[in-house]
Amino acid sequence: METILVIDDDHDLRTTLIEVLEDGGLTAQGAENADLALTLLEQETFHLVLLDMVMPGTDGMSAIPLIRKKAPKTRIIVMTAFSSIQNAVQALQRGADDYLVKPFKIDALMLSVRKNLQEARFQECDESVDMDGVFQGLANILRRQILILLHHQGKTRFMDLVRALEIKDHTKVNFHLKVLRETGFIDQDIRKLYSLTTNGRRAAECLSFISKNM
Amino acid sequence: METILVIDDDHDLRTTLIEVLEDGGLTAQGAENADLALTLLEQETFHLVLLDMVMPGTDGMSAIPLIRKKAPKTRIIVMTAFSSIQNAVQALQRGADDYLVKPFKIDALMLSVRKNLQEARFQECDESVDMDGVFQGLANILRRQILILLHHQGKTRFMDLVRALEIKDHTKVNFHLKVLRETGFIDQDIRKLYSLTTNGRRAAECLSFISKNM
DNA sequence: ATAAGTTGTGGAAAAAACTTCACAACTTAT
DNA sequence: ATAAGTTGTGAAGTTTTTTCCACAACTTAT
Repeated sequence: METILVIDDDHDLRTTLIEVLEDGGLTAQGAENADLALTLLEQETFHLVLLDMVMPGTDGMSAIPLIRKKAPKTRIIVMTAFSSIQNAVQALQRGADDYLVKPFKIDALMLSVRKNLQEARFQECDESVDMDGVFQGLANILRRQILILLHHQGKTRFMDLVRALEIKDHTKVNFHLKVLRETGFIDQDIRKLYSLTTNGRRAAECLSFISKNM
Repeated sequence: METILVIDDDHDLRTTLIEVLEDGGLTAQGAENADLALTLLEQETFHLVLLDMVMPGTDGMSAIPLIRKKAPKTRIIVMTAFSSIQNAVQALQRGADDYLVKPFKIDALMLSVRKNLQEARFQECDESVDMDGVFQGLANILRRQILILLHHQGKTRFMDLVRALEIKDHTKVNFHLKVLRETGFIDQDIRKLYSLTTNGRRAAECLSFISKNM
């Protein structure tokens, strides 16, 4: 069940929003100011917050980074009547995920809510992707060299690889080739030539990304 | 010397912008459409692009993710005359870094350009870490989880980290924190709070890049 | 003041990763 | 046909990484 926190000082609007959300099959709770909201965020996990910009006390704009910090995975949708592009840009830069201009149609709200819940769910799966295999492949310097070599040269014979790497013991290379094969990064054709698989190519590109970025 | 790419189909505006930027001590080049721009981005490194939304062929909005993909470290500032909040939100969500509404004052442009170059420079900081250290840091699943957690949460206390990871033995976490400290990915402040270093932040970004691409 | 919780260190033991070596089947050049 | 080179396996041994445990200094709550 997905839970939503509505942060708005207007009691009527807050109640209406909660009703609408619950009609849509979601669980919703309200908070009338940012401080109360932050306390709630500490106590339970919300998948999404609807945040009013204009509030007494801590205003919505300042609240964004605070919410982001307390609940890094929670989606933040900002709502405001006094909107400007400046404002929207700033809100997104501070970590909001979406921006709704009041008055908005219920449909627009629900669309945004569903879209963001959907994306959040997607990102969750993403994190549980098994990167372990990838890293096992990339963790060794010799294996990285092999990947880069194959990326440059395409299909290569075993002994050519060994010589290019300037390794005396060919069985050592063999060991790492086996690891790479098990990881699914390289493949051997019928003529025994080694080359990168699709995943291997992607891995090589990750390597070049890392070397550019670190 | 910082180089900027101006992508706009309007010849006069393009030339004017390039002049203004060069008067400001920057190096600027123009491209009259997105495809040409992408080719240029392949050939050389730009620190920042100014991107018009409305263009024949590939429009600016579609160009944002393409540019982001080709040049992940390049700052993207979007310019448009036909602006709406919708539009601004979408642009930022697609990976733009800032949004200017035409007509804008030269000063506003230069301010945004300088601010973004400044931020980019900050992100660059110390170069040339060897990949082996990077991979030692990233090779272990628990260490990756720590990096991601710290990336989300910022400064975190030791036991909070342990609990978030749901590890029974706190000394195990301690061991990996030590490795991460030696790798230069994390740091501890005077109050014993752990947080990512600049390198650590970059490593975390590499992680998210890999999880997206593999 | 005492207990409970936090933040660590160091070392033994286990597990995983890596290297080295002995050997063998197979292909190609001479 | 025979030597030289290629491609590979498996096992033993080494090194590195990781876990687990005993313990302790320090801080914070009661």
